Amino acid sequence: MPRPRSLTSDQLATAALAVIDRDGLAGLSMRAVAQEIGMSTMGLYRYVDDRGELEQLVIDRVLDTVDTMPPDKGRPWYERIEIMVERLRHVVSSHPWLVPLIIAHRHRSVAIMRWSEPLAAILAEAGLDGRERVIALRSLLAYVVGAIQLEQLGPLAGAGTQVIADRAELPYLSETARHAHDVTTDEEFRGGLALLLRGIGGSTDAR
Amino acid sequence: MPRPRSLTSDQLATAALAVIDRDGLAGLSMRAVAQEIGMSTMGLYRYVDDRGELEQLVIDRVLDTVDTMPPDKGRPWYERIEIMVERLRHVVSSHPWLVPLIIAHRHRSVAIMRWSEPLAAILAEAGLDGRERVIALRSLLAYVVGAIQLEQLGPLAGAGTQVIADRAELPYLSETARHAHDVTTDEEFRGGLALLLRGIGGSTDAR
DNA sequence: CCCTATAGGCGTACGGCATACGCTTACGAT
DNA sequence: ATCGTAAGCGTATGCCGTACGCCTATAGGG
Repeated sequence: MPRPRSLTSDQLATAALAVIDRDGLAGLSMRAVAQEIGMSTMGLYRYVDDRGELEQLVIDRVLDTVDTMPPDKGRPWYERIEIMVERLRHVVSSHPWLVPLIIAHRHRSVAIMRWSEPLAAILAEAGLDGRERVIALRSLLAYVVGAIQLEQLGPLAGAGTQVIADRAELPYLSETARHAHDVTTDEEFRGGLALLLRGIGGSTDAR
Repeated sequence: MPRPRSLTSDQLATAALAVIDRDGLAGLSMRAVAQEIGMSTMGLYRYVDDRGELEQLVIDRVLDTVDTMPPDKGRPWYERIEIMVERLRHVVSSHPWLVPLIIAHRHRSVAIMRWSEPLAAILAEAGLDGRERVIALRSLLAYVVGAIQLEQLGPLAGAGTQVIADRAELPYLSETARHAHDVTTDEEFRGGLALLLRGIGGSTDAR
């Protein structure tokens, strides 16, 4: 019988995401989001307990757009894992500002679990036992999380790499850096993933 | 001829680190650090341009304690890489609060470059060409960065994993989670690293 | 059609933050 | 003894999240 809500959680998340995409993570504040949807600052607190909950809303909203359909079973297991991983990377990379937010709230996100489910299934099919599966799954997650951040923070082809290339007192590192411009962002990401998958494959093929 | 400074940068970094270790990252503020060293807040600005520079000071101070001596050349290349990686993990894990800080400022740290130098050398010795070396180095960095965060944020043996294990609608994932308590933090980290190293080894051995 | 209980939405205020600016003061060189 | 320089500090500004209390729109019951 009381007054009905005039907003959905989704509208709230959308507004907050709009603020982030426009002004960056530093621009995200309760005041900014309130202004975005034309409500008073304190009005938001009828929908969320605190800023953290608003952030959680945003990352759930984004991660929910990741396709969690198991890939075609005709493909080999490692290709299927690559497909799953690329789907996540694609969604996250389209909102670079909120990478730190996703990292911080990842473990409370149901969406990331739904994404992990087919991954666990594929690893099981590949013949990994329970313990191997735990380790493989966590390493994949670790690699994805780390690689996305590296990519976001300092692209391999960027200025930072050039600085390294010019450091004479670090001969091996700078020599390596000089090869970096040959490697695109996609090649880097897929290359590293391929290394990890080859390692995981060793657990099954070598038996 | 003017009045001399009464503080070194190192004292400043030490004070800030003490604040973080005591009160967490949230407790780090210019006011708190000023109080820690018995100076006024604005006095700090004679030493750093802004808060970010203070943070950089702290992480450099910590990362400088990582041993960058190349490991004994008698050991196989993959063991030497593991030694280098474990050294970094050990230092970072002893200051868990500042993991996010290290992530954010990592690319501006000279210490991390000095740590990468022997890594690049070992990979070269292992027979990887320039392009392979770029990818291997970046994947190792990605894995380390990601794994340390995962470890810090939600230990495999923790409550979060139990929650997953109880989710009936995610059969494969929860079945996998039920094996997690068998895997210690060290086993998890080394296991994932071993997978990656095996993949890297495939670039050289298989030739 | 009106009444009323309920929850929605808002304004104000507080304590904390980083930091710009300008003053005072200690000090080394002369 | 004096003086130029930079050290260190006090104040003030404009952000931030959010606690608290008020007013009011609304749906259901009469």
